[in-house]
Amino acid sequence: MAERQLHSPVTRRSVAMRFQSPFGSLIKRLQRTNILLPDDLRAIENLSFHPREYKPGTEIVREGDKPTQCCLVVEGCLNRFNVLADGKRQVLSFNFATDIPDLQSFHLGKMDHNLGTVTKSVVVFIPHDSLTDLTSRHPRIAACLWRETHVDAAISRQWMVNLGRRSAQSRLAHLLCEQALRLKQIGVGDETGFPWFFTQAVLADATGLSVVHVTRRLQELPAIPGRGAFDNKRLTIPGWEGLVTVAGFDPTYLHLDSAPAN
Amino acid sequence: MAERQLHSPVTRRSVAMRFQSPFGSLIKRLQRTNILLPDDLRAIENLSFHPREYKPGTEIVREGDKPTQCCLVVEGCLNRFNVLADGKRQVLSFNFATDIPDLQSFHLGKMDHNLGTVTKSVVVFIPHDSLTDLTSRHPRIAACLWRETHVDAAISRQWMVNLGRRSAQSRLAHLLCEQALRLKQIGVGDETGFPWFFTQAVLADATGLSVVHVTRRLQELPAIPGRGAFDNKRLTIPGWEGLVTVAGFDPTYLHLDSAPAN
DNA sequence: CGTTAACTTGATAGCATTCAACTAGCGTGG
DNA sequence: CCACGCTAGTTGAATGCTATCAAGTTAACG
Repeated sequence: MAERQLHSPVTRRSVAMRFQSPFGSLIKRLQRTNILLPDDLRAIENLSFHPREYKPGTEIVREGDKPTQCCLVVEGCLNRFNVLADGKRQVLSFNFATDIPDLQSFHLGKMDHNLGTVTKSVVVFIPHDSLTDLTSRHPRIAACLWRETHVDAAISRQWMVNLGRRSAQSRLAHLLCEQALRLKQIGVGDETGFPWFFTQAVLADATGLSVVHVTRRLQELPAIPGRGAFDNKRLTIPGWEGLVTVAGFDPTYLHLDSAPAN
Repeated sequence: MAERQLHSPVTRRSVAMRFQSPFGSLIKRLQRTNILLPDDLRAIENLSFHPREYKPGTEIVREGDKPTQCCLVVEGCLNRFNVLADGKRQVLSFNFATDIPDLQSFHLGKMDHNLGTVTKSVVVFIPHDSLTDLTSRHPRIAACLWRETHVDAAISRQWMVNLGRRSAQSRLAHLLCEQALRLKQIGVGDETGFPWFFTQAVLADATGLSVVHVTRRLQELPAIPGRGAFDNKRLTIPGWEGLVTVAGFDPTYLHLDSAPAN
């Protein structure tokens, strides 16, 4: 794991310039499933923020930390993970643009897991104070973000099913299916393929398998990442339906289109 | 406890009599980590509800359902679970008194998993409409419940670690540690023991193991449930510290005492 | 006292890990 | 420019954990 980089108020002007308003795509995502009024949108746009770019394999927030801000992904791929005493690592989630992977730190003081980059990534930090302000004054936004927490939990539950009761091959297939649809949601992929962020080691830590086994079972899949490094590469899926079958994949749990119940 | 008359669509008078105010312990739990004002408490107490008792192994809400109410556990033990095409079952959570296991249905229309009883249980249903009313008028309560969603998600993440990267023995030990502290929180157990709700089959489905393997690894634990059926029985833990060591258990993720960050 | 559910125990098979060696791609520096 | 080293991936062989199959045993219940 690469050494930790320090948080610092916008030192890289170039990064700041590129993301004057990093909330546009977040708003678009929230509006897919929730109704927000102009007043709400303005409030989001006016959130204070502070951008930062990270190299691959960097830890952003660590287990035990007590963050005072949340992290919105703008570009790249992050992962949350835990490390056990014997060094074993379990990836808990992958997070892409428009995700707020450590939203929980807003309500739970102490981090119970780590947040780090998988690939080179750009994130934007939002102070908890701003979020307190935003959610208390705009109940609709609070409901939106609460809903996102539920979707995140739903994905976690499906990962439990994956880890506990699916074969190695199904686990991998299921993970690929999930990533395809989640990346489609933010417009950077679909059922025919998507940008490839993972090494096999990362894949192993997400599926609870060994690297060696990932290599072998991956080769039997309709979608084969091939070999070599995959930074900025793309995964092509020749047979989506086949992958879905192997995975036993049902996208309901992603709640991509469902309207809120209330 | 203050006595109060509640108007509610009560069908079973006997059950209703026993739980005139099922929200007392919920309030107590929420107040452990959040500040609620008298006005908030009154609003919770005035929630409309509708009690119901279930036999062991009953399904309360099914995958695919679109519930119009949420379910507060009053007594007993519930579990959420998924069933795969080949019949394999994965338990996603255990839920006890003061838990609202299907709170997600409030924000996500369609159920992506099942909710059922493990033991004989008493629950109370709260209409989504009432919750909408409650949370929109009482932001502090909304924040409270949102926080509970985060805790639930944190527990799910720890289960992922369990399923993905811990040995069979550690998984079982970890599960027992978690249950001990969660049941302590609601005052029905502690580090020396707690009421035993599980069969080994349930334990197997929660830890991603086979029943046979659960039997064997359980025997090696400092805390041994013994043998036979365990309904209404109690698990005694002779050596808590030993169990914690085997499990690699760190209770941080339960967020039992932490104050909200905001 | 028979029936059933839950648990236990033994034997066997298989999937996944581990260890180890090897290949390919890529960046760095002499 | 190319050797060197590093990262990522691949492949083979052996070990081992866990599942599965099968046959008891115990406890609860009517």
